[in-house]
Amino acid sequence: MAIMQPEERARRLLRELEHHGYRPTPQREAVCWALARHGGHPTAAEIVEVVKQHGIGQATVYNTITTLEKLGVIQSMPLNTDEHTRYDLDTTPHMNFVCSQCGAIIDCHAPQLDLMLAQIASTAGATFEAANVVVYGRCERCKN
Amino acid sequence: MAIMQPEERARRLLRELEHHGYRPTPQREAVCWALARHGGHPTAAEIVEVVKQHGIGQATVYNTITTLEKLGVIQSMPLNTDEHTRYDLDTTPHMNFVCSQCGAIIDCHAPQLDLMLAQIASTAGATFEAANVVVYGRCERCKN
DNA sequence: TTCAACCTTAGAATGATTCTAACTACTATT
DNA sequence: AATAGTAGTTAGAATCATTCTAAGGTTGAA
Repeated sequence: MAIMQPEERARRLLRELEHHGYRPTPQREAVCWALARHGGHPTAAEIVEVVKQHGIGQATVYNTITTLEKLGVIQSMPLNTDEHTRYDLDTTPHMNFVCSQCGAIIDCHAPQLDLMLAQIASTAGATFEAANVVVYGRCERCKN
Repeated sequence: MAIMQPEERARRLLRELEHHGYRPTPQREAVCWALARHGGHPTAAEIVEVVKQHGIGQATVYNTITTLEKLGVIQSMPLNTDEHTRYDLDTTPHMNFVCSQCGAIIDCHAPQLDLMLAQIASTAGATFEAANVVVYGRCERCKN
């Protein structure tokens, strides 16, 4: 999961769709590819922009992204600093660091984090399903 | 900070405004009161609804909320599950638990959490300013 | 009083997302 | 291969939270 090439990511997304009974249409394939190739934390609008060149409409992009999110293979990531919803292809436990100056988003992996969150949830009698951890601060470059 | 009465909360919000050179107008006072009396995690629309009865416009509500957020005395809290941005009057380190079934939002205090997030950020060479931790799961009631 | 800065407001504008309704492409069955 | 039914796609319209605009009101200092 740590270092995954775009092709591998794209295949994984498509496979997950097929596995749940969704047909691997050319449009869906293109959306998965655009998501995987983005590299960072894409917005729906960015994906629309990319696949529009292949004659794919925005409704299809939103449909596909929503489906992928329901399957839990991507995760929506609403931020204070952005008017668009961003998506995270990495659904393993991690923290998203957002630089409050330059806007860069950095994934910080920390396996112990989910354990801790699950523990806090359990003290409230609740179960843990998913987490969205966003930390704001200055990145290494902007610190100075 | 733990148990704060609405009057105390409202006064604190107003005091913060005055302290930063904003005039404590009746409109701003009403918005602060509505925020404090809400008890939970209000949306801008909910506050507009309340203060509308006193002839206060939505622009004023949005202005005041935005100002309070800039001052760091309330915190915006974008969620996956809600079309509105919610606000948290509690800016001390804590986690927001959201029940994926009934939508309830529960504040879970965990002082050690921020420390951990700050540590993770520092391993990436970044500084820690603020955090937004949201955990999704089933609350005590909906677990069964 | 006068002035300038601050505040508030209704209503318009913006813009991301969702909806609609028509069309197309598959799949299974005969 | 024809048919029928379901799933998928699409352009464009609709929605709706939030922001903007422009005009008018309030305050306090000089």
